[in-house]
Amino acid sequence: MYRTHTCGELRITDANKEITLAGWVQTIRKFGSITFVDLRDRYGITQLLFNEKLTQQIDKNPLGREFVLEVKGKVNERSNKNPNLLTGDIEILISEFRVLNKSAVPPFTIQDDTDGGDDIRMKYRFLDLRRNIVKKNIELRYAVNRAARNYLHQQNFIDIETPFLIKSTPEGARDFVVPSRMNPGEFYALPQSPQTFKQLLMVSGYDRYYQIVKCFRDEDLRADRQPEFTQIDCEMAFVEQEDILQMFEGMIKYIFKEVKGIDQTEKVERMTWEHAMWNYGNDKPDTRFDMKVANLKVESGNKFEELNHTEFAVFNNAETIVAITVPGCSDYSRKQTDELIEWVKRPQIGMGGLAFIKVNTDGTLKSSFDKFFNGEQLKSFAQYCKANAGDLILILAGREERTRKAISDLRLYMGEKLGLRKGEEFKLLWVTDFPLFEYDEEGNRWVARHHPFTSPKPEDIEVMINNNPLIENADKYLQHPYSKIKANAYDMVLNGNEIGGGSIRIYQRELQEKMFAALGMTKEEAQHKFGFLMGAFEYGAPPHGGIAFGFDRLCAILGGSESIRDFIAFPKNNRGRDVMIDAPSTIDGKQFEELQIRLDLK
RNA sequence: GGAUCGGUAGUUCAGUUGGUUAGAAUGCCGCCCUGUCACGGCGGAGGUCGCGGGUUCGAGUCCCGUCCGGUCCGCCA
Repeated sequence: MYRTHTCGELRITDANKEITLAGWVQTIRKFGSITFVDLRDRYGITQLLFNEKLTQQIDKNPLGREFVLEVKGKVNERSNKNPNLLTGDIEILISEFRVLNKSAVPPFTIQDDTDGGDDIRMKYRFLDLRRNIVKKNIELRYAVNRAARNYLHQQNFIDIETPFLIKSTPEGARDFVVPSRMNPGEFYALPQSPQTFKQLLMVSGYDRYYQIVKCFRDEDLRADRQPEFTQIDCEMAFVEQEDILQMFEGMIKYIFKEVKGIDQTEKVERMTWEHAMWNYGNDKPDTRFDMKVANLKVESGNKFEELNHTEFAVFNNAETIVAITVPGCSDYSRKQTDELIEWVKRPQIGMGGLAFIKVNTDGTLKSSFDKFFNGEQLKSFAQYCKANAGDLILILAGREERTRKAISDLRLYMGEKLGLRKGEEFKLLWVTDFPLFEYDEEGNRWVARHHPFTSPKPEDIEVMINNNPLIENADKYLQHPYSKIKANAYDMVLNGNEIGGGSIRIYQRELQEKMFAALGMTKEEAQHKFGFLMGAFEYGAPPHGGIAFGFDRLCAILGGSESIRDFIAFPKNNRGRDVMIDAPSTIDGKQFEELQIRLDLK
């Protein structure tokens, strides 16, 4: 037995006990003839005291950082206690010790405030994981996992594993593919989600399924996006949208309570997709702060209700004019407003400029376009924007999609600037009634916004069936009946992040066929790709629906971090590489031979 | 596919208008130290300035290319 206790558990009440500890050397502090060593393991740090004789022994065979030590000794009350350490009231008077293993000098310090940068920490991730801060994240991840399982188990869900080697269906994201040796020339794909399998499980009668499962998408990465990521994937039979919303609102609240000790008692706010786009310019608004978008002008034929404020159509031909009212910023200097103008002109935002009105504290108005407007007009402008004295109105104009995204980004930017996006505040939101289709300009066709198994709102089914998906004029796609069709789809949003999304599915073969047809698939294609699912629908498929939560992202938000990499034990970098094991890599000639594959690199 | 920031000691960074022997902190090594816990004191070692080319009397510094890393846009049903 290497140890009787861990490095985090001994207290003053254990004084005089003879114990054995094992762990890693955190620091060595030598004082002539005595030596202090901080010994670390997963559970904490305990100070060891080496007497004169043992210190001489150390002098002969020096210890170093990260050496693995087994020590025997007596728990001793300290004369100088350390209140910063849970074990700070005691130390171990060492009687004998054994070096279980040496360590090379680590390339960075194993401390909370390490001197190592991201790059080197990822290369030596196994050392990085020893750091308290990283360990806390990994432990938080496990706590979230456990809470989700507990809740779902209590609700009668069962965890069923689904295959990783499946069929490629080039819809949506790019698949990772795996060559099949036994079927030369053929490939498996790794699942982007267990979508079709969980639906088949519903047909099989497993009416409450879940899985905390890896999914794979071969797309470009971000700080919050990995090529392999984990979802809490759930599906239920005999449910309507309302049942799902309540069930998983319950799950998230349970996770908050178990993991963060936060009781979210009030009902989660809900808004439709249209409402979110109209008021926040975004389908996943951060509702921790208000600063709603004022819609000053929207071209007819838009997705939203008509607005009769044509007098605000100052920017001539702009398709859309929107504004936000930033509280208490009317005293912004020329330099500060210029800065905002530069900010919206960056290529990532891509606006031509930014207009503003300062609603001064003395009631006067000062705008960047005074020469085109009289005082009365500005006043009505400010009134429409619900601006109070001291506020700053920021106005963007341009094409609908870009402008709406820009005002949303600007809103978040100003919210951040004003400290309205508080880290310790958690605001949940359901966004419902997403459009069923999205127009893909490149492919000149409709694509499923969520996925092709999502059911249309009952009142829109006729519209889908009775209209040809064909679009003659790409610019006019907003006028096509399909752009008005709403889906039984919903997202859960937390502080402006989409943490989960799902839908009530199609469960009838006829409707599913119509759906594939609407997406421009021929009958044969649909049969080839998804015949197995439609075939299953013919054998008594129950009404069903589900949801999937982005597990990594949920953990990151609960842990107060922007980057999900901190919450994954062995993450990949933004080029999809694992720099520790150096993957991906080439394979040897024999493997190519077995697979009957020849490289033809361009 | 595109934009942008970065690459200098083991590590994190500084390095002026292009100008002498490229610095700091931390880590590492040695000596001193019996109450430290970010220990302290003294001393020391440690550099292909990512790589290739160019401009120049002279390049860490300027230019071109390239590789690597970060962030973002496109993309992510």
